[in-house]
Amino acid sequence: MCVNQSVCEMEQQNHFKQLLLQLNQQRAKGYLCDVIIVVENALFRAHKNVLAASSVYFKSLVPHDNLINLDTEMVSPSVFRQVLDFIYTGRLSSSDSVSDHSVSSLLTAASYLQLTELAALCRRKLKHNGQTPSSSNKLTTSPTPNGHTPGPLRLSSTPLRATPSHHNNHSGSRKGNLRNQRWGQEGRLREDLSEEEVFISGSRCASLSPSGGSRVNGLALGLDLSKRSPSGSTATEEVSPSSLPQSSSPHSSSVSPTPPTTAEPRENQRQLPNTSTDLLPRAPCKRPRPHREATNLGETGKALHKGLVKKPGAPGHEKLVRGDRVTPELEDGEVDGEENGQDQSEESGHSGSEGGGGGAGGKRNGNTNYIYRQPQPGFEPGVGDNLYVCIPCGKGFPSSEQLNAHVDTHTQDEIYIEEEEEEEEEGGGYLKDEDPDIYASRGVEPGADEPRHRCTVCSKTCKDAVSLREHEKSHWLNRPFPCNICGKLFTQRGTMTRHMRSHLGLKPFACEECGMRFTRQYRLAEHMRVHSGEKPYECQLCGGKFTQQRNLLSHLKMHTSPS
DNA sequence: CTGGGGAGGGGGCCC
DNA sequence: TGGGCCCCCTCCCCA
Repeated sequence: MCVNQSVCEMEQQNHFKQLLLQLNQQRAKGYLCDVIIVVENALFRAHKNVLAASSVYFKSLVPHDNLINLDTEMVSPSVFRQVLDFIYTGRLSSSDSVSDHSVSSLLTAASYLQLTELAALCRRKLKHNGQTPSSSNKLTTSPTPNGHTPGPLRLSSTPLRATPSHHNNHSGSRKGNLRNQRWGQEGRLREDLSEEEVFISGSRCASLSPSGGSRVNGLALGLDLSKRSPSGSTATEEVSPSSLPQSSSPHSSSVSPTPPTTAEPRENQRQLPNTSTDLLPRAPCKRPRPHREATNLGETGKALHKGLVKKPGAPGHEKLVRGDRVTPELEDGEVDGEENGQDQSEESGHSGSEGGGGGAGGKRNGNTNYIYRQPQPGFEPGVGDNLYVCIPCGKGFPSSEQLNAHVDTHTQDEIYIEEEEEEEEEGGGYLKDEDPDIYASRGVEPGADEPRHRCTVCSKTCKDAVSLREHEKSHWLNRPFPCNICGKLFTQRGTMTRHMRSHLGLKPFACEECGMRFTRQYRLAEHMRVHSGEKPYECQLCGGKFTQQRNLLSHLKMHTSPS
């Protein structure tokens, strides 16, 4: 046994410290993170075990949920970041920077999350500062950490189903060297998905009390983005609809509310408190900044975007491509240093992400959030080729980088719908805006004495802005379904919904052979030919056989090309 | 280095 | 509303 008791204790303490340090590092990298906490527009990745060990609230939720939505009136992203830091380090960030107000916010959050230790710490801090915790920690009346006084708690509307971030262990049972390499990369990417915090859709404020089981699925989008894997390869779990928040309002004009469908057991079915447009005008909800990283919820996501890390500040064309990975925006200086130096640095020559797209690259301080605004009657979206629409103001841009450049011009404070509507009513709408991007996107030259009101889609020149808007509506009508996350417009709702799944990293269709997951069943069927060796597509010219028709077509082009 | 093949992923469109 | 298919882009591997 131990001769020197003090040494033994010391070693133990180091062990704990090292363990926590490792966990925190893993959290920073997203490694083995198995739960995502949604706070307003930010996502935080974490480990269920750690959360459960720290919070009674989380303990009650994490066994059932891979996605947990927190009441934005109780905790803001920045506060939750501190909370998470505390959970993983046992320390609060520099006390010098912790104002009474932020301590109060922390206390509110700690109480909400039933983090007794943190709450006690905050109380001591407040007491030390001469404040009475009770006066600053009235959950029902205290301002939200972002400074807004919350209105009455509102339950979100229709619960949603979503494919959970089921665990998708791709590391095993790989067949074939080539596939192994590929999946190996993918596995690495998944690890890299790290960054514990990503912005998601226009998640309006879903206000749920802990007792209400703030469950979220893939995100207050008013969409059922889930699919059921025909393979049923993941654990099936049923959530009682009675435990779910009740619908309170209709949702998006472009997205039909999804009724709570629970008759069918779904894999890790989760219910998401939907949000409602009726909250928009009052609630200080923000639209998430369109980011070039698609959110990847759970392990499913192969990376969708990567522009942020790759080219800070340098926009690139956004296109979701294989190999891209989620690089969530960090908030308030969220340190992702852990990922630096890892091999997670993606090839840099790659051009970016897709509509998810856009934001100014690089790490952000994450405050560039906006009220999410559902397209509504009178909503003036981007048109034609301007597929990237700024949701708050409705301006359309041909590329996500332009959109994000524009988004950056928005004030970082919340933009209230009313204010915006007032602006529009005051005339000119966005054309009156001084944002140069608007001129660029609208074909109006800001410096010109007599701006030309030219449609960016068909180049038609209109006599004035009003005419241009009317004209552009004709284009808009062709793409009435905007993505709530990136603003990209779609011709069909189904296409948009499918697109959303890519943002959320929802890949419900799993290959029973290798565990690879797909966003579409068709892809899975196509993929299965890899395992079966079936090559149904044969070149009539050379007899070459292909597993995919597209590759046959590509092959045929080779035959027919002049060279 | 280059071209071809394999394959993942996204959007459009039809049913 | 979702499935299926087509087309496209892209990446990766390999010869």
